[in-house]
Order: sequence, then structure tokens, then C-alpha cells
Amino acid sequence: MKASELFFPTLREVPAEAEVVSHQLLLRAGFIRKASGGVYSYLPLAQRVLKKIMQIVREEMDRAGGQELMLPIIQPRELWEKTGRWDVYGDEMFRLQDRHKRYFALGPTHEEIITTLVNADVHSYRGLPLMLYQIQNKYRDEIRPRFGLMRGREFIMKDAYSFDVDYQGLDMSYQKMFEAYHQIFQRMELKYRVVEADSGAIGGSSSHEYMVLADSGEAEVVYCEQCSYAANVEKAECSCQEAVPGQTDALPLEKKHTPGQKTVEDVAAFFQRPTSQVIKTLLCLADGQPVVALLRGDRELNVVKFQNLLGCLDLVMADEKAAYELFGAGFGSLGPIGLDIPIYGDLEIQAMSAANCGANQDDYHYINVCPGRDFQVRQWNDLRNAVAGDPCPHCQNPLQLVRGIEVGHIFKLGDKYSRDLDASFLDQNGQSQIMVMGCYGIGISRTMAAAVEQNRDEQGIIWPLPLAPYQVIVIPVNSKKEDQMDLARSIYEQLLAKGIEVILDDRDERAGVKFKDADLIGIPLRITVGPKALQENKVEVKKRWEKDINMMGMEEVLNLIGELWG
RNA sequence: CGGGGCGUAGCGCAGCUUGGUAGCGCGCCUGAUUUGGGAUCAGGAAGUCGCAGGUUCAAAUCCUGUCGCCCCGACCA
Repeated sequence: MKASELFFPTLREVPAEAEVVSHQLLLRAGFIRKASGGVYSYLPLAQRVLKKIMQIVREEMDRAGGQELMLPIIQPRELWEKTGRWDVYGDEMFRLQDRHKRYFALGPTHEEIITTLVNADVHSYRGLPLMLYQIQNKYRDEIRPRFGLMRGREFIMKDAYSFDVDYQGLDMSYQKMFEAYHQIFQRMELKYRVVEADSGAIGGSSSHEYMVLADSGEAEVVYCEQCSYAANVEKAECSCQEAVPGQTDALPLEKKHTPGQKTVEDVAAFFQRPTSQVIKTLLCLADGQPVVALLRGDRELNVVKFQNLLGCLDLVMADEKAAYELFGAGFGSLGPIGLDIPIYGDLEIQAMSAANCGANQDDYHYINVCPGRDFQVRQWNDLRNAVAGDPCPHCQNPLQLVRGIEVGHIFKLGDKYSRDLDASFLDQNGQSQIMVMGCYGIGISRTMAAAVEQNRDEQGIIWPLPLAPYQVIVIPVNSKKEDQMDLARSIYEQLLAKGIEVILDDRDERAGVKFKDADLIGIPLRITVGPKALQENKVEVKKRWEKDINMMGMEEVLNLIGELWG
């Protein structure tokens, strides 16, 4: 492709609306343009990257026994009513009406439609198992679309659905997908991790998320370098060291005047102690009923764990007004001593012996607090988020913490949809059985953004080799110099003849402009044709991810390309 | 959904308080000189000031409404 003909409108300045790096770079490098909030056009360079992502996904899905199909994006309301999701999905779902005032959904996902499809045409165990997948636009009317392609309202998604005769079959399908996903992200050369995910409302069966590691990721993940353990911080178990009972002969409880000391940091500083010696008292409302959680001052409450423990439907932090009503004190002066509200303590609190906590009176705190002696709790539990350095629940090795972007999610659906939509078959004994399903998603457009988020520098994008829109860019330093252009053109044609994806930057621009653009759009290999190249009958080759430039002959260039993309 | 901010040329922004000829930088077009990391000079094109009402002799500017976009919040005492 000649750069003079390629549609890649690069921007020198960062558009004001772009917050995260991937969004900024994809806009600046001429990959995407916004059509509306959370809705983007994919320009030719982006389209090439997306095709490469999709191709890898397709090949691995096919290898794992999947069959690609296309499903409607416009889906009738009745299907969604059968599973109850017409209501459950709420405002997240785009809805529309036709001229007859019938309602439709723009598919946010395709369980309903595909289960109905399979139900209609598979009636025997002989037709199972079945693994079907689609790569299509999906729609979610996000409350707040943001981060460019990261959280859009229209996005490209690969979803695979498996149908099996029983749970054993589902396990096998799941395992195949689990492995296929590893293949996919390895082939994309992305740094990623699989984590155990919360299967949530769907039930106790397993679920894994594939996270592309990037500092800007929304999710925090802890992992163990020694064993294979990895989990979302919200899911990670905190296997607290066995509780050391509070010292019974400790110093007596004392109330201290602490004017103006509100936060954990204030109180810790006031008593010249670490925040880990402060007991943080959090007032929550569980289905409207007040409950208290105690955590070390340097820990965070894990709402999911707390909610699971309480078995309530709704758990929110109470506001300060409620604190005054129940404790007679405001935030910052709350404590567990003398309360008649149910108290749940984090395991770590149990091990403390001379802690500080609020006295339920503004501007007063206790010191030398001993859990068990000075107050009782209803239960000791793991209530906090995991942090770096916590022992691995499997092997005790200190856990590492990274941030990640969720690009893949697989889970076992079981019979939820097949039951609601009556997807059944006759088994060998002529008995009617419900199919057992799994579903397996990959955010295609999000993966492109995640790849940029992870692979970039100050100059622009550094595409992983398998995803790069083009492999090589040939830059004649001065397009007006015939000899340079001739050599550049001949190199370009040689590469084209070898089937290599190459751009010839034949634009009448200064060298600096071409270099800047090449770096910005992230083409892995740059071949510069200038006076030096002409003199030595060699070309200058620069790898996008390295600083240095190498002089080499065409033979060598072709070998290098062969090695890199072999 | 709550709070805040913004909408002026393709992009980034000023002008608005105090109403009176619509500006700057980058980009774009033409020409010349340049040509190894976003050139220089000269000339030029380009904006119904988001949209709709209102106030006024006069509105980018004041008022009302509306649409769009961005940020924050909806868990850390």
C-alpha cells in the first residue's frame, strides 16, 4: 500500500475527549473516529488489526471444534421475555420498535437466539455436542461509555456457545475452550493472565477471566509466581495467618481526647502508630438493616465477600447521618465497643492486641483495645480485598498484584437458558433431557485497545507482530530524489512479491513527518532509504521496539522478516 | 441517576464578566526556498459561534429550553 493512497488521518494533537492512552493513540494514529458516545468507526488500519485478531480467534475456535455462524442482531422481545431478561437487562439494553410497534432488542449477547435456534433443529443426542460461535457487533447502552473502545455501546465480540448432553460433556467443552483461549492470547503475543472469576448469580460452577496486563486496567488481579494461582482481588481468598489471640494481660483500655482526628491516617499519626494498628469501623446497611464490619485501618472492605457472608440482596455503605443516629458519633469516631449492632470482624482484627479505635463520641478514641476483651463480634471472617504480599492461598508464596483488562470470559451456564427456552433432546433411552450449555466470549474490539494499552511508548503504538496492520514500512527520506524513490520502490515491490504486508511512504513529506507517523501507527519494521543506503547498497532497518538501527542487505531483511513472523 | 464542566474553522484553544467588524496555534490549499525526527517565507480557503426560542436597534456574549460531549460520584469513615 502506498501511504499517499492510504486513509490514515493522523493527528498531531490529542483530542480533548480522549482519556486513556489507547483511546488517544487510536484516534491520533488514524485508527478510529467517534460517531457517537461509545460508538466508533474503524478506519482501514484498525480494520486490518481487527481482521488479524478475528483470524486468530477463528482458527483456534475451529481447531477446538467450533463452527462459525451469524446470528441476528435485531432480536424479538418474546425471546427475551422467556428468560426474563427483557426486564432484568433494564436500561442496559437497546430497544427499538418497528412500524407495527413491535419491540425488538439490539442483541447485547446471544444466548436466547442461539438456544432457540439449536432447540428448533437438534432433537437427538446424536446432534450433540455442538459448539457454535459468531463474531459480530453487540450492543449495550452503557450508563457511561468511556475509555474509547474499552467500554463502548457498540462493540465487536466473539461469543461461542456449547451444547452438551450432560455436565460431564460441558466440562469437556469448557476445557477445550479454556485451552483454545490460551492459544489465542499466546498467539497474539499479549501478556495476560487467567483468573478465577466470580460466577455470580449463575451458580457455583466455574468461570475464568482472561486479563491482558496493563497498568491502566480496570481490574486488579493477584497472582502467585510459584504456583498457577491467580484471581481478581475481589475473589481472592485471604488466607489469614492463624489468629494470635489478643494479649489478656495487655494494658488497660483508655479513652483519649483526639480533637479533629477523622481519618484512619489522622488517628494513626496522632498516636504515632501505623495505620495497621487502627481498627476501622464501617457501618453498612444489609437490606436496610445496620451491620458493622471491622477492618484493619490499611485494608479495604470486600463488599462481595461481606454480602455473601450475610446472604443479603443489597449491601450499601451507610451515610453519616445514620452513623449519628446509631452511634451518636460521626465517621472517624466510630468503634465496636459497647455496640448492639451485629459486628463482623475481619480475621486480622482478631490477631490485634493493643489497637486504636473510635469511641463513638466525636473527637474521642480508645487506645489499648483488645478484641475479645473489650468487645465481642458475631463472627470472624475474611472480609477484605487481597493485596500484594498476601500469602498465596495454595502455596503461601507472597502474591503479586497487577492491573488487567478483561478481554475474555468463559463460563459454564448449565441449564439456565436451555430450561427457560426448552432446549431438550432425546437421549439413548428415548428420555427427554435438557441440554447443558457453556458460553465463551472474547471482546475483539476491546482486545485491540488492550493491545495498545499494553504495547506503546511516548512515540505511539508498538503493535505485537501478529496484530500489526502492516509488517513493514519503507521510507524514502526524500521523495523528490529519484534514486531514493527508485530504490524504495524496488524494495517495496520485492517485499510485496514475497507476500509481505508493506507500506511505501511515498508522500511528499519531510523525513521527520514520515518517521513520526510510522512510529505513531506502530509498524514493527521500518526500512529507511536515504543517501547512506544508496552508498552502501544496503538499507537501514529499525525495529519499532528497539532503539538501534541496523544496516542490512535485502537478503538479510527477508530473513529477519521470516524469523519475526515465521 | 446525582454533581461539575464543556460545545466558537478538521484538531487544540482564546473571545463571553462589561452585547457592537469572529480571533490565535496546528492542520488544509497555492507558490518559492528547503529536505535524516512533525521546515521557512509569502499568499489563500475555511466557522448559520451545538440547536431552538426570547430580550435588544444590535447576541458567540444576557435569559429560557433542548441536544451532544467530557469528568466525578453512586463502597473506605
